[in-house]
Amino acid sequence: MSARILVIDDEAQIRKFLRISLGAQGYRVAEAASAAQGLAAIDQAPPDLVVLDLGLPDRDGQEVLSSIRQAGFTMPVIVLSVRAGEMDKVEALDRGANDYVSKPFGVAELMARIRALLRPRAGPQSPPLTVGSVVIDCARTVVTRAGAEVRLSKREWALLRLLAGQPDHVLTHKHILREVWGPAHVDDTAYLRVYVNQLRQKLEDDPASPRLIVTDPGVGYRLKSE
Amino acid sequence: MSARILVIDDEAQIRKFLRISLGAQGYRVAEAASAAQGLAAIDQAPPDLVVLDLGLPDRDGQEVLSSIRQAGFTMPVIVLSVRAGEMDKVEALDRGANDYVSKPFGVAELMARIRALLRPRAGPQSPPLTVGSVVIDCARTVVTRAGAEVRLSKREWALLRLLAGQPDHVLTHKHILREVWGPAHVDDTAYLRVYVNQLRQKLEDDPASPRLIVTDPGVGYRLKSE
DNA sequence: CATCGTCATAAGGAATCCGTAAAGCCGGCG
DNA sequence: CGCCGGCTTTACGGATTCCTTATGACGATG
Repeated sequence: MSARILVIDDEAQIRKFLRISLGAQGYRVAEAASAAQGLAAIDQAPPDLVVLDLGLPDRDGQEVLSSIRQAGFTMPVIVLSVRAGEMDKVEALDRGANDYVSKPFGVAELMARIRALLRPRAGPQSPPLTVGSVVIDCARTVVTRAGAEVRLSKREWALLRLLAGQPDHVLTHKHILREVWGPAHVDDTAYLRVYVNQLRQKLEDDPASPRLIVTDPGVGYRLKSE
Repeated sequence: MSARILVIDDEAQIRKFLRISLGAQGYRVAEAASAAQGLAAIDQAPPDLVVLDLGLPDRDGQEVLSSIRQAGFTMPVIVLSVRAGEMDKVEALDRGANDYVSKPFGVAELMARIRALLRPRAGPQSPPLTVGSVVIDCARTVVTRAGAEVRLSKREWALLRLLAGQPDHVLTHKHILREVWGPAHVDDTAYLRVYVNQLRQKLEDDPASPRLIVTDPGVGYRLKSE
């Protein structure tokens, strides 16, 4: 699934420009015209990367950055700004930004920096995740339990891979549904219940008291790494 | 333990400059004056981060970068270069560089970018708050007490997160109620008593004499950081 | 000592959420 | 055509959570 990128900028022109440029690269783009809108968007549907303009009308961009990090979000943030002063850069980076690009910027460079940040940090081949007796190998699309291979359907695999992508992190119902079933089914929690149950039947030692895939009532599910 | 940084640059002046600047920040610095030396140093003792100048005498810096990645190393690499052209930046970033800084550069900015890259991706700005034997990890939405995970309901978590957001700070009843239950319930202090009590039962060693969540009579509650 | 207000704690019912089984639907394949 | 596996959908019992109320402890005050 392609990465979701949120652009927070009050200038409609730049938003349009980025929407087109990013869209052409296959990214899914969300937009926000103000700090409030941006924070709300992140809360409601956390993107994989944020492009944040510092010159927002309703709130200081640096504060927005801090808010994002204090809320516990860890996705990469690229700061855009007309200000090229060193102090601004240092402040933003120390507040949790992952990169700082001064306007005017070259599209190609920005795209390259986004690719760099989206590039899996773990390395070329992500090591298989082992939890108890089950081994999840995302690179080879294989799951084994106690050495024996477990057959998973397409949907089951998509769900498990998503959960395994962020071990110990809670993934909300909406987030999972959007990523696995598409934006049209963010409210069909019935799917989730059924498929989580199927995975548990196949992977858990005691499906009735899950140790692998645990549920956060009213929030979502998460895959425990130990 | 402080991070180890390898500087690959043929200009002795710049190496000295970086050695002093980085050393002053507490990093351990290794140096290499050529591509061959640099690759050997990485092979022999992989550093936590590499600062790579592109203008090396014996080999093209871009090739060096590719060599590092092809050898399977995943540590962050910051590329330094006198060339500020967009194409150079894009090429370096796409070859696996994590950042690109043009010469001449500001020390403060470079240091900030190094900090940003060395910052653990998992918890950028929110080190889990530990109080006594309980650990509050806002980033992962997990609370542990004496190592064991504590199950919290949605409301319980919302309340605890709010309190943990400003440790040692008194939050008034109204403020808490507005944030957790919404503006319509700013006077339902009964909710608060019940849920504070539930948190205490789950987190305090002796719920009857709270050391974690203390009450300011007539004002509100506050979470002690120690 | 009586009174009042604030707080801690327990307990119950209502509403919500979750797990599970089962049935219908569809497309692929022999 | 008939079988089969996977996807969707429905249904219901049970578990969890939330809200609400009741009771008693404690301290301050007069």
